[in-house]
Amino acid sequence: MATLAFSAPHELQELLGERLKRLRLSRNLDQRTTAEKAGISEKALRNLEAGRGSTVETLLRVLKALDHLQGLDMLAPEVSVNPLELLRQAKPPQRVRRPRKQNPAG
Amino acid sequence: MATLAFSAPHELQELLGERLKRLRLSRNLDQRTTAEKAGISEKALRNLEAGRGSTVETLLRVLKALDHLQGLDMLAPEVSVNPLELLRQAKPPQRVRRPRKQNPAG
DNA sequence: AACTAACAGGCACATATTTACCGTTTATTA
DNA sequence: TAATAAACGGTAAATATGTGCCTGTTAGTT
Repeated sequence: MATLAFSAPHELQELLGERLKRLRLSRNLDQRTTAEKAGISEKALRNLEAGRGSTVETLLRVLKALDHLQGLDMLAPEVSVNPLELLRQAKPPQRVRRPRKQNPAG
Repeated sequence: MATLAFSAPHELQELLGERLKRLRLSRNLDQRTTAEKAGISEKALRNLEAGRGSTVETLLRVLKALDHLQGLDMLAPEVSVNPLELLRQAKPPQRVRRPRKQNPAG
């Protein structure tokens, strides 16, 4: 079956939480130790694992505590520039430009 | 050079933001369109891209808007159980158990 | 089966993020 | 280089998350 069959933000958060919990368990760390290592409260960790709402900072701190920062690479790859494009434009675009309004007198 | 040379939560957030921005640009989407698609405000998107603090929900909404939910899989793999373990224990542990206090009369 | 510590969740208050709106800066095109 | 829209950053009020504390619940050991 395909991964990520769920798509609602609420469900995604729960899914992420479950996976983080499993990751923690696979590391043989309890919530107290993990929270301490991450520099957050146990409650914040519980909320994260339960998918009850967290901040990005909390998420990153936990990932680091679980030695799983590499996951960040996958989350948003370092460079996503098409090699073919690289041959034509020296610097990647820093803005998106929508096409200008067409000439009224076609 | 290695990815993720930074480790402070603040720097990690900035790094994540930069990557998300590059991802958005590679999709040729502007902030307005992306924010609308994600169901969040442009400001929230800007804060995320600038690493200025966000919620996990905002992050997930943006990832979905950028068609990059697959990144979640990498972030926390669906199954992290060692296949070898699977042969010995039917159900994975749901708790971490620290060793009991040693007998005083060793 | 009893024990015990890990886990779960509610509450009140502190702190952070979101939203909506604003004016400004700046990349990119014509 | 002038025009234009994308991107940036500040503020105030609304909403959400974090923390600390406390009380159950339950998995895993003995």
